[in-house]
Amino acid sequence: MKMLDTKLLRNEFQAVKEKLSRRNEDISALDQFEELDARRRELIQKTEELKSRRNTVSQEISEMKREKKDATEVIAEMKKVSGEIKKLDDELRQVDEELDYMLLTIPNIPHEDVPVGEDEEDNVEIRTWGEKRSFNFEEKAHWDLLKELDIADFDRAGKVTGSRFVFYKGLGAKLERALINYMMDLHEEKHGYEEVLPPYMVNRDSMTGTGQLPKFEEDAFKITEEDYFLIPTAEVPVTNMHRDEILQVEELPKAYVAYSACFRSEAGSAGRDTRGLIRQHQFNKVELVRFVRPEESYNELEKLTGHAEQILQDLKLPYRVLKMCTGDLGFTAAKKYDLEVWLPSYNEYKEISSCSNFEAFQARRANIRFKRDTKSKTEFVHTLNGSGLAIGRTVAAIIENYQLEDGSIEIPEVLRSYMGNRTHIKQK
RNA sequence: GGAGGAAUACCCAAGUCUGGCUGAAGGGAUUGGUCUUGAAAACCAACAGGGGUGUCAAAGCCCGCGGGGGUUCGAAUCCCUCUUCCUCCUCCA
Repeated sequence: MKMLDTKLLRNEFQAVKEKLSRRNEDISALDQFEELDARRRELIQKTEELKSRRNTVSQEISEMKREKKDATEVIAEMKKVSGEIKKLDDELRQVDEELDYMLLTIPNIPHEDVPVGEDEEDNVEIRTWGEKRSFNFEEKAHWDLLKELDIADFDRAGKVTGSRFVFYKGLGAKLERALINYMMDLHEEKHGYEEVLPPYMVNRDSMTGTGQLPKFEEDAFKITEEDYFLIPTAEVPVTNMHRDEILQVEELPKAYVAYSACFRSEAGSAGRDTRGLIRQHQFNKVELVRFVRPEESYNELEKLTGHAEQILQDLKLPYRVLKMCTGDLGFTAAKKYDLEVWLPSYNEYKEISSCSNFEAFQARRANIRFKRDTKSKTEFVHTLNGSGLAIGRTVAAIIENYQLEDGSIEIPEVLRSYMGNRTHIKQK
């Protein structure tokens, strides 16, 4: 399991390092690469030479035995050779481990098109859609509306579990479910995605494959006895479905849409977005995942982003699209767009979807490949994913943007058939 | 959770007891060909994939019989361990 292309790193070390340094991340570990790589190759050459000798001599011993000749002398010599091989192999294993770990902690190389920047301040707005609604009354935040309408209960969730959990109730629960169904249906029926309902727990290899591990273990909820992790996003199980597989080229692009609950411990986020649905330890999300040919992946990213945007347009929620800068790309993405929905209570746009092209970063870690035809070499696929969308934040956006003066909520038209043909959520 | 059984190449499958001309038989599928107007059938031929190393490229070499260790001069074969699947019991939605 390796993150960066070792050949690329070997041949263009300085160039790769320069690109990585555009990120707002520590990549000093990379400096060990050249030394470890050289040591590794030296050890490989030595052991392979000895192994080759062992193979031929073993064959000779076999023949001598068959001819009833005495082989004790050769055997004694081979015993020494085998000992030497063992020693070198142990050393090689150690170097390999060190190298692998180092490579797993180095982030993806940003694409040329990604603006260089420090942090979220330097992200670039690509486009906006829809008009922010102007209220002729004092608009309320979604957490107040949820409470007044009695369709979500944060207090009891605190009692039953802890902070940052929620009970949806009544039409709130139904709205959440309506959104899930509506989004799944749209992507499955109109955008050509295959529907998947994944496991909510995954093993360590899967978390490493998509890049959550080894660096971000503290952000995940973990089942200690099994070494399983609660998924932070359906991206993890769905991308890893094809771990260690060689896909047929005709299957590409392969597109999945998955609903799942998502679990994030978000160490270090205490104090941010403490009220409402915006930042929960458990939330629902519909996720889009695509496996594509490398030469298509940037077109595919635009397509994927469009699929997510379609939901916001159907719901008539104003949003904007940001191109993330190198400092705000995240560990795994080569390029990423964020969709931000307008939230009146924040008086700001707030992230509701992230659409990323990982290029071969995840594919290399998870060993997901394809063949162009029966004779050609295997190549790594490119993987992409995007939220389509985060459900809780969509509920918050609907509640706030569709609130009426009397405190009731108009239900967006596309959802009504999923809501028992209701048009409003009103106080009881 | 308990008791058994299994995992060999794209698929099926021999080999494992008794370690060494098995660097893996055989069949099917696939690909190419002969025949045919075309196809099917039959026949002939090819078929270990994948990785590493090496190199301008290659040849060569190394690894490889579910994963990881070990024993041995030598492991598909013996030992340990993990995983997955099957049968039965137990439990359960």
